[in-house]
Amino acid sequence: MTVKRRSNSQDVADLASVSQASVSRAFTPGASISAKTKAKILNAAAKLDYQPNIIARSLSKNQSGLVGILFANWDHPKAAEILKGLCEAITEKGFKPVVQSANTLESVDRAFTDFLSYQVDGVIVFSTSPSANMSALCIRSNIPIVLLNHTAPGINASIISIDSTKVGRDIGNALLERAYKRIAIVSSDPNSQVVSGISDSLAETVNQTQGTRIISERTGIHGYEAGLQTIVELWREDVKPDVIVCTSDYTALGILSGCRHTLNINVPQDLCIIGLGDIPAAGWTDHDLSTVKIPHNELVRTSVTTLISKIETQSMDPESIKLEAKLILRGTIKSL
Amino acid sequence: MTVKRRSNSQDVADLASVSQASVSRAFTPGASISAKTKAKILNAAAKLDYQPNIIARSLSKNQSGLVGILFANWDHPKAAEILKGLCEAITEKGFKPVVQSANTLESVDRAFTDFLSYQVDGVIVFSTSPSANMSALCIRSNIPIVLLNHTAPGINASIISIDSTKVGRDIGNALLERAYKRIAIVSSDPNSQVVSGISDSLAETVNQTQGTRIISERTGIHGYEAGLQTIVELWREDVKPDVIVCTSDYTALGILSGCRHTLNINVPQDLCIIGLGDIPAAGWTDHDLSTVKIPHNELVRTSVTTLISKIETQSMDPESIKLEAKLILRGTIKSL
DNA sequence: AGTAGCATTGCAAGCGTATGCATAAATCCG
DNA sequence: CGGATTTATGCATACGCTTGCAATGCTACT
Repeated sequence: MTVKRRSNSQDVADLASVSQASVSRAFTPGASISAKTKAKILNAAAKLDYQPNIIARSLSKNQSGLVGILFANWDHPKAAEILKGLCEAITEKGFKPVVQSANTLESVDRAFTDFLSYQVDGVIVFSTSPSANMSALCIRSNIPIVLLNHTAPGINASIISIDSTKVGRDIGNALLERAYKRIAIVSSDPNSQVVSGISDSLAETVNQTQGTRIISERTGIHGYEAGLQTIVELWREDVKPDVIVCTSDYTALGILSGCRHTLNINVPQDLCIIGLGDIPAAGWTDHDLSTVKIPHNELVRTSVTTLISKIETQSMDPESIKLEAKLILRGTIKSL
Repeated sequence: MTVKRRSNSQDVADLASVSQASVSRAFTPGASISAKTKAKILNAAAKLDYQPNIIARSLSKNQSGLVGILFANWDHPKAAEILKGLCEAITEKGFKPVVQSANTLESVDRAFTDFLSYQVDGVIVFSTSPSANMSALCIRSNIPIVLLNHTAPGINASIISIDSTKVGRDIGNALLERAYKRIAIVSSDPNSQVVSGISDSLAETVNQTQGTRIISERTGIHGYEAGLQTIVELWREDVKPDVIVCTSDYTALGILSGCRHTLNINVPQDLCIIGLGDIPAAGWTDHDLSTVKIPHNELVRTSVTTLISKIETQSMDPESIKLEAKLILRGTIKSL
């Protein structure tokens, strides 16, 4: 059988005995067309299974309606939720998300050139950043970029993230109130600006009080197993921490498990554990982990809103928006 | 400042003093062009930040290079991993994934019409199915569809899923060997063909042995909390199960937690618990849950490979591919 | 009725690329 | 070296849609 050609606006025009231009207008909201012809056209279109060809529309309108999502951190506990939120918010605004996975630096750059080829109208980047010359290329091409949960100095892009300074301060104050003294920080990505924001402001907060200090910082620790191992190692040290601030809930749960089942450490009396993210398992009664709730939904919606408004206003000025993340105190910290 | 127009092939042609057609050929692998002019053109293109406009290419080649991903089950424990796999495999094949989220039946249909508008070359559907007339429309439009992890009778699409019959048989045999008698089945989606495949073949297997049977089936149970509640309810019944087969690991973990912390049920002596999915937490020593490992990676790769080959061969015949899922016996079932 | 004003329609020229066909250039072979 | 092939290039058109402009039809008002 010969391949059936998709019907186009001319076919519909012929069937409805109008011009092709009118068909186009029938499918353009707000275009100048009488109700009668519009009905006639829609009718004919239905008969032919006609759908406007958005590719062709993009070509003549010079905007594709595509938004690139560059997604790096698939291991993020809320990766699916975040991506879902992004896709839905983008769709809701009348755009379509094109998703690209990127791990290495060079794959990030390739992703960007691909996005350019596909004429995306904007790009949302989750947990990585484009190289400076890629971002410059986008700016030159008038494609706005929004970085989600990741700051990148020197990149001309809008940034949506949590207020890590406040998180650090809140944690610091909670620890001071409870007279914890020796803080260890366990983090995964050493370059994350969010993490360093927290630890800097935590340090600043506790340093105002005699006797309380950060005694060690470990980076590159990632996941449950690594957490388990880390607590074992930390407990071999001469000076043991009485607080572990951990920038991932999974890792924190590994640490907690090590405390309870392997090392018999009394949490929260002898050791306070604070995670980051508030994954569901953190709230389970088995674990009852103190953590920081990150407003992912708001982060996601804000980044999409910001991007779309930049697309629509053709504005290229980078904005920086910080949203509040709330400290949740559960069983792994002493009660007051 | 006036908006800078993206440079096009004509600009490059002018700069390189060749025809626009040659520029096009320079960017078409295997096209008839001499090495010298090609170099000249690539050089000029670099100067102008030129990237071929794929939208325009799509228009003239009548294929977009876009693959639609219709993603319904974002709560799936491996949602992120699956989506990542899909996106990467699709990208690797030289296509781009357009992701659409869909919950309701009508949003599935809308997603499909959107895909048609965007001229996608094929569609992968995760955990839901298009309505029959949507699928018919795709067939008429020559757009192949692959359903991942979801069968749909009456839909003219290829289906990639696990061999649920074998899973049911394996579970049944494992239970018979250990002389468990009273099986309860707890599942989430009552319409899932995978689930019913498992439970049917499980029933068939155990029914061959006197005294072993399925004593109850509960559907619509979803997640940790629901699991906790379900075990409490089941334990109020007169006839209590000594096996719970649960089609989600999260739910199974909720049940397990209820057994250990609330009801003091002796697992696996008095109750065997089997989950589905083998999420990381299932393997944690805290839980040590018996479960079924689903070969997500293979499922994903197979579905992409299948789809792309259908796109490239313009073939519309539906295929059905079943992959093996392995039963993993851990601490929640008696050892032999 | 005549005409100004507005709503509707059609015409035709793009948007950026691919490609069949014709022509020009290069290569090969005797 | 000349003609026969092969290879490279250019020309022109098509892909399906939008949109400025001009032409037409309609309404209302004097």
